[in-house]
Amino acid sequence: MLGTPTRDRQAERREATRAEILDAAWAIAQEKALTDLTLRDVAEAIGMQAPSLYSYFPSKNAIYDAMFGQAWSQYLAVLDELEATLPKAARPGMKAIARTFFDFAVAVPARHQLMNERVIPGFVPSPESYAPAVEVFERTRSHMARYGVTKPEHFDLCIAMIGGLINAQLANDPGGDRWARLLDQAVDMFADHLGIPGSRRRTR
Amino acid sequence: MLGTPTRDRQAERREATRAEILDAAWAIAQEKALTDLTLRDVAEAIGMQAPSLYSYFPSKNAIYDAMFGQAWSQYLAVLDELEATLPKAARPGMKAIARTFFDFAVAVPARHQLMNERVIPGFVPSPESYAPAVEVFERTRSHMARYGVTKPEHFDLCIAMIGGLINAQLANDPGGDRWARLLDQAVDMFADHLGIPGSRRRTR
DNA sequence: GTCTATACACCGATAGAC
DNA sequence: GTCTATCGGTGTATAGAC
Repeated sequence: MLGTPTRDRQAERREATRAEILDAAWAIAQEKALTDLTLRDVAEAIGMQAPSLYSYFPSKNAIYDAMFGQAWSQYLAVLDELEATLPKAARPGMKAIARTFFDFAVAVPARHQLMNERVIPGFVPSPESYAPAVEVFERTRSHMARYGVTKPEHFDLCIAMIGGLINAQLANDPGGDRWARLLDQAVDMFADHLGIPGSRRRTR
Repeated sequence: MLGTPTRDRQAERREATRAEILDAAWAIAQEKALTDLTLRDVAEAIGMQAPSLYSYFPSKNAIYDAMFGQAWSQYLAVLDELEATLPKAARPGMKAIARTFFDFAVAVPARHQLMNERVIPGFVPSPESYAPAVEVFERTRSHMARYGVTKPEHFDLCIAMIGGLINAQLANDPGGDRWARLLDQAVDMFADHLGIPGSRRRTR
């Protein structure tokens, strides 16, 4: 009887190549643009022919899908770090969450496009790749609830507002800080609206 | 000496065909998607071969460019109508402006993508097509200034917030009103933040 | 000037040899 | 698993009919 190997070397090799493909795709997406990614470019970057990629991903959108999952998992890791030092007070906490998400988005525009915008024609994320996005959403929502944002429509308003600031920053002042500077003010405006304590204006 | 014709029938014919092309392009963009527009589809819709379009537009992006100009000119006309009945009071006026822009954007998603998002890879609007967008921006800014939004950063915050609501509505609840319902509240929140009178909350 | 016919370079994707 | 060859589709260029 043949022994069962404790490590599947073939699967490891395969996974390593998949990672190599995704790394190359990220590099090209950042230096050109997310939508300008071509399979031929990705293949050339890792010394392959384009059709060979189909041994690892069933389509180009499957590569985008894996990148989508990676991106939200990356942010999940950032969120882990943040939670270790998250302020207990409402306003500092809300500002930290908003700033962290804003900075993550603006740091890599191509990644933000993939995560939050619908720029790739036929692309719809798979349930597996969408899972980390759902977890980010749920954890962020529960933090905000702890800070006093309990109504769903207030949470909706908050994420729409922060998303709007990110889009404005990337679209109208890429590389600058014209909307980044407004982030704390926006959070205070929102907290004032909900009657969340901590504003200088209210305590005077 | 030959008489100079008062009408240039050839130029009129040419302009009519250009309009026909753009109308077909809008129809296809709305029923499929803005990025799924192909020259062959547009040409077929008006009984032409694809290369024939190049007699009227130098490139596909030039068609997008003309559509971009049309879209902002359309909104300029909507703004004209609105200004005829624009409330003098700050909060009703701000809400009317926000609601008008919101509804215009949500009514035709493909148009909103072209006007306000960067979904077409190489497309950058020409100065001529951008002109009506600038006029919309300036007129809106001056109305808001009259209502008490005098600082540039406050105007920036306001348009980012409304843009965020539009994007959230189109991305997460197309055809619904989950974010549309929050628009008046968002404007009040913003007006409260600036100390603009008119809120029930403040007068109590 | 207007339109057709043809062709080119590029894309994602597939078939099949090795 | 990786290659070559190729397919159908895209935007676009050009030659030439009318």
